[in-house]
Amino acid sequence: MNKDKKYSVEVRVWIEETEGAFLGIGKIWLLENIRKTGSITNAAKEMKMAYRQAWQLVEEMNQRAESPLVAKLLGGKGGGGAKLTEAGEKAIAVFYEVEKRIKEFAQRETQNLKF
Amino acid sequence: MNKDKKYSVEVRVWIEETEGAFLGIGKIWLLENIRKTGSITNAAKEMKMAYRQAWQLVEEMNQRAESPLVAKLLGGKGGGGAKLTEAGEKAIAVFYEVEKRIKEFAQRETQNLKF
DNA sequence: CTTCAGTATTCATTTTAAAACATACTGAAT
DNA sequence: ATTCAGTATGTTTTAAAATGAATACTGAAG
Repeated sequence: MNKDKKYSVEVRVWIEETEGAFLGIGKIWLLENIRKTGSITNAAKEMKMAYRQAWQLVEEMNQRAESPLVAKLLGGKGGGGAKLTEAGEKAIAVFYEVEKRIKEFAQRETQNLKF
Repeated sequence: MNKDKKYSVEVRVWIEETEGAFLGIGKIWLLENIRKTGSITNAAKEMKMAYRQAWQLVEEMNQRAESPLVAKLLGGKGGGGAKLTEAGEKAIAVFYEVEKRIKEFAQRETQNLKF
């Protein structure tokens, strides 16, 4: 009698700060790519994202975190670069932990949805 | 020593179906406004949304639910209208229940975030 | 058999966000 | 003092999405 379609709950998690959205999965991916490549430029390329956009995201994160998540090196050998700070590393870990807990709960609590 | 900014976790919940996103808070608001006004036209006005957009959302919901969430009356007294089906009423209730449980969990599990 | 308000559908326009482009700045190394 | 690759920033293009305008369709009621 039922069409028996499958429905599932999806959840998007992000961190909010007084001025609005502060840290979601997109910025986390950017942080991870900065860690991997050592620069905003290469992280952006990796993600097929415009450098300008990536740079702005980093700027925003750094200003709104209590302490910067990304340390930028200006000029010098190789033109400079960027690396994660201790706070940046921690942010990635905390975000994934929070996200994991919430998503697991969401799956566990919502079986057999019907619409 | 800390700047003591306040951070909170935000969660967005939606229902996914085989072909992608099926039902989120936006469509739920639309359903509620259809219930309130008795037509897609007036629901759209209420939400300052284009009729075209509202109509498409209803169409999508109806096709992808196992049974339609909105019953449309074509022509006749007053030109017709739209009202929620039993399934539509149920969808609103189920969605809010699921959303509430997940959001409460998210708040409960994430105190004292630092970035 | 005309009226009427809402549904159904197409097409042109506007708005918006993202990407692309361009250009200057930085500082270690040579 | 020139090179070099990445950071920093403004301006222009492009593309996507939402809106608005226009038109036909529907059927109960008078």
